[in-house]
Amino acid sequence: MKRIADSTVRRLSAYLRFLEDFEGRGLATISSDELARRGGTTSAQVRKDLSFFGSFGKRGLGYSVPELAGRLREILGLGRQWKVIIIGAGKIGAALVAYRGFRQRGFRILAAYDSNPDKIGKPLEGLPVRDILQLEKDVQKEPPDIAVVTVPSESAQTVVDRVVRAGIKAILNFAPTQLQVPPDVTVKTVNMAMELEGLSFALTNRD
Amino acid sequence: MKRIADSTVRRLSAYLRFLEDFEGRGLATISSDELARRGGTTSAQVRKDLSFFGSFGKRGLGYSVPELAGRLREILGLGRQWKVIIIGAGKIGAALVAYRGFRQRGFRILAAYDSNPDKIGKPLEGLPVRDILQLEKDVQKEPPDIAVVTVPSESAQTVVDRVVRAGIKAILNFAPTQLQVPPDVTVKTVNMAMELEGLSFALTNRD
DNA sequence: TTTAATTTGTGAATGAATTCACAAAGCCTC
DNA sequence: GAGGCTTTGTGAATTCATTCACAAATTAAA
Repeated sequence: MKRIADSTVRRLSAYLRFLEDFEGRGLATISSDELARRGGTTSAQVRKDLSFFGSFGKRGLGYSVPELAGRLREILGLGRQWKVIIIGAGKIGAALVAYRGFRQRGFRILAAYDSNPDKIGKPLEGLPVRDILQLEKDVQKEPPDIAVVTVPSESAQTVVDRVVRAGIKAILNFAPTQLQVPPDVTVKTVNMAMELEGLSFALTNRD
Repeated sequence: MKRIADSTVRRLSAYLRFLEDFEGRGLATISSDELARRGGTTSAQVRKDLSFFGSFGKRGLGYSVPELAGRLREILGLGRQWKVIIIGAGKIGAALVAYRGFRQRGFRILAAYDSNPDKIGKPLEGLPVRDILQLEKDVQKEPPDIAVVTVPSESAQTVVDRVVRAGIKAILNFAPTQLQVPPDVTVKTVNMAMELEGLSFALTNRD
């Protein structure tokens, strides 16, 4: 399959969100133009994005809301459940465990891990917190698909090396660090410092 | 000034992070090649990125670490202090308040706001939590530069309208929603659902 | 002082993503 | 069922971003 750009996948994700909204309101069809207006893009962009995967619309009419939503879920791999572990039982970890969006979209959090003896054993928002030393054994018993890394920058690379060695192929990283991983492992980084500096730049360099 | 791409600004932010690391280790100069290796990019990219703002290097030698760090701070607008408010005193808000990176980079959090009477008045990680109804008056007294929005999706647009009306020009949004704002307001969105779906897509569509 | 070795800064070339523009296809009304 | 109105799907054109490639500067060594 032709390589799909990251930006395209992000937009598909946004389209799905709007479609779910429309689904909830019982609307039957939607045009690329309407979808574009909601997503801050153009109708041509919407149609091009979808065209990489097939043609799902009806000319003159638009797209069936439930059908397109279903197709997007399929494309994005949301038809199944993904198993997630969280490494780092701090404040960010706690916020993530409490975040409803995870479960809603089929991401099931199995456990949190930490190296701090004060944290191990004390549930985080109801989720068991285990010793990071236990990781490999647990992974063998019930392999997670995704590891969310919420440890401080200094330990991020070490933790990631360990996660990769255990065979996990997808990482969501909250440490403001560039991580080194083998090419078959996918990393997405959420970098708050970078977003803030982006705002700082925008505020500083306005016309 | 020529428009600078978002991707460029994000890389500048990354370069600054590496430079600070080098600064801490007392290194005097660095080449574009070294900077590129750290940032997972190419030396030509590094030089092109910097060239939008001037020429800071010495041929044959590289860049002075402290000088380039200073220039980047200047470019990114980090020479000053930015005032930040947080709207939504939930788990994400709490994680942000506790996050050291904010203060380290000159972002001072003034207060948090919420509409829930159970939360108003009870400090969040030491930060005062005020009634959202008080927002306009507070903004007049001490105008914040940036509003961080951590309320649920349903209320995000309403809250943002209010923030915009109060005159704030930069928003960091944690709600998984596309926000409508006037063109002079900059929004950066951190969308965890989108990142997770990106990972789901990557796991689903591998060779 | 010359020569060899680095490394920047930047036009030119390439590659990637977005937008244009229009034929093809479906609906609706008369 | 003809004509008008919509809206898709998609090559072609365009715009934007990255990479190439090399002259110009600088250092270090001989």
